Amino acid sequence: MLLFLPHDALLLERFLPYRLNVLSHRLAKTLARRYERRFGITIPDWRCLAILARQGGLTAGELAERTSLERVQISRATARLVGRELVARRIDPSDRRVIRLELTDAGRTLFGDIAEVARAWEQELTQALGLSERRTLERVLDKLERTLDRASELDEDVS
Amino acid sequence: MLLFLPHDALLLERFLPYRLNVLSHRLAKTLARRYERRFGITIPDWRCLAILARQGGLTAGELAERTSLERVQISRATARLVGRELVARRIDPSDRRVIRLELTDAGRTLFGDIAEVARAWEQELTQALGLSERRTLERVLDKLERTLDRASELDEDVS
DNA sequence: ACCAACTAGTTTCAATTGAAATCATCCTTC
DNA sequence: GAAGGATGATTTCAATTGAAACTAGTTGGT
Repeated sequence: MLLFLPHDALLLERFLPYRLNVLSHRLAKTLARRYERRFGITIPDWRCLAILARQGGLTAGELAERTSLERVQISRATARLVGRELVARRIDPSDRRVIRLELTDAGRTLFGDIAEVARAWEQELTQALGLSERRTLERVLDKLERTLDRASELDEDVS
Repeated sequence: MLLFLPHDALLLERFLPYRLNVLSHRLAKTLARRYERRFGITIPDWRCLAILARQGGLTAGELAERTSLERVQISRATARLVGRELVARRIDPSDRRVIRLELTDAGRTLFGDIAEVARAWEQELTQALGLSERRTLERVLDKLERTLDRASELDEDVS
């Protein structure tokens, strides 16, 4: 039995990829506006900061993996952040192609402020959800991601 | 208690807006590729078809509302669809600014095929979810949307 | 020690996006 | 029945995106 798509008509507003896309788009726009206003920072910037806050000395490639961003976006985000002296680059002496990144003190301070806003925002957003709803949501997102992993493996072969 | 953001560190990979964004982005890319390959159609196109399949004679503005797309995207999508004779435009005689849109027979036929693929894809995606998980997911998405409605009302005032 | 193949990161360029300007028509109000 | 202001739709343009080309540096095979 299909919950999302009754077989008599395809109801766009119940189609899961559509709903997720609309929700995530609105969410991203709201968040982007808040980050931009208060901190002059984009979402790729903020993702880089969040990862580097937890672990410094990462390469651009590692950042790309952990932020789910394209390499090119990492390149641009880190250029901005280095320009504002929130992140420091240093060339790895053992392999001079590799650039290791870490937060400066200013970066760490700024990220502290941003994280607070992010936390408050998530609080606001999930206020209406009960504990079991939150847990189910997490589990469902995990499952969907794993399904997608498998599906895209298959798809790659075709292309 | 915060499930997503433990207060000692901000874990990007558990931050809800991040997770939704990554998931929805992957989903959209996968779907876009499939629609493009098989039907030569973009996601905005497909959303317009889905809405018009259920109810014809809508205006561009009504389509924008129901597809959650910007007006400009509706304009472009319908231009493509009309070009391929999947959609017919007719000027409303009672108000000649208004253009009413509806599927042609070819459009209806094509959409039938697309809908089948969409259904199969959603089936594939949600296979791993139990019935109660699906219901909870729907409820959670509803709640998040409503929360966002309220939040963005407040935000507008500030801007 | 050289060259080919490879890898990390950046740059370029064409496509996509959306905000704002524009065009066309309609509705008031005087 | 004109003028001014709305409204529906499209067009324009500047910003963003990501695929592919490129640069710099490394590794492995001969």
